[in-house]
Amino acid sequence: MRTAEELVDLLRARGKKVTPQRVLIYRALVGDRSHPTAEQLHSRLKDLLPGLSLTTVYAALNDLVQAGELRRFEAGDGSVHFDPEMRPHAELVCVQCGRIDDAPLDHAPLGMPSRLQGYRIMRRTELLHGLCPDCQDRVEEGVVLSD
Amino acid sequence: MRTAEELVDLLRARGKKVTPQRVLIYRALVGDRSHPTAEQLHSRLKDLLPGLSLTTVYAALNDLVQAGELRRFEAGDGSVHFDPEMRPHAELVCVQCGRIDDAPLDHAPLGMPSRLQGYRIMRRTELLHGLCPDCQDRVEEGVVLSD
DNA sequence: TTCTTTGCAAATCGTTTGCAGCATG
DNA sequence: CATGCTGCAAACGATTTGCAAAGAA
Repeated sequence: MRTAEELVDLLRARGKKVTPQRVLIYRALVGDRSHPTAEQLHSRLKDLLPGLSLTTVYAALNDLVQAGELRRFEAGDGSVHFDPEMRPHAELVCVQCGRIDDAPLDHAPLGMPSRLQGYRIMRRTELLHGLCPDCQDRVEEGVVLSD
Repeated sequence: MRTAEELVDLLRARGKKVTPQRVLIYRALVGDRSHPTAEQLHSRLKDLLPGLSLTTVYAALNDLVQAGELRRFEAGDGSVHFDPEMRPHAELVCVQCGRIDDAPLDHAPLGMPSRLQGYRIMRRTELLHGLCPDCQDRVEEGVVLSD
């Protein structure tokens, strides 16, 4: 994703209106490596701009995704996350606590073909599910996992 | 996923009851390469076993997923699919018509580390989004896409 | 008999939609 | 002033839950 200023320009260029809500959401997203859900983003921002509605957050996020400026992915447990990082990378998803980190994908030389079995490939999403360091520690400490 | 007979044995071994519904669902899943949703599976099976409820289908599917005999994944548009193929592979997802095919993953030599950035990796999910052959043809024919 | 599963209906959760009022261009 | 945006409430669709009856072990 680009800078907040560039996003605003793009908005204007597409004939859309530049509102304070939009700008706030853009600013919050740029550089955010926390893979927030719509809810999380909303609850963070409604302090900054009281009255900000979840509906508006969804509208802005959907807009950005459609414009190819934001990535949307489902973690595998049903939760939907957003990621401003558009360069190819994998997501490390902790099956225990839900934490998500980025992985450089350097273990896969990125020899991804643009065509495969007749498909024209446009996007690649790679999820690596496992236990994050903290949750491994918790296991070692003998904490009983909900099973 | 194993054969239907093995799955039945596993069920019994886990102290669960072997019902006709379960057996039917197992039989339907084994070898199914269509990546059905719960709904799709249900609507196929309710003809074979009238009265079969969607609730029961969900229960059986969740059971299998938890037992590690079935893979559950979200296609990226919110739809949830099930896949009995447990060997590592990628899914080709058509962004236009929703069709899903398997890809051998041979473009990535499977050098997946069991550890990455402190995470202990347990599962890998790779989605390749693009246009399937049929939808590419439709584009070439000049059919207007909903945009 | 005991304990799980079934199937219905109701509840839930995240997301979208309809719409009136507001604000941007 | 025309159009897109906002925010509320209602609608929605997929999945889960509560519970009584049915059926395996």
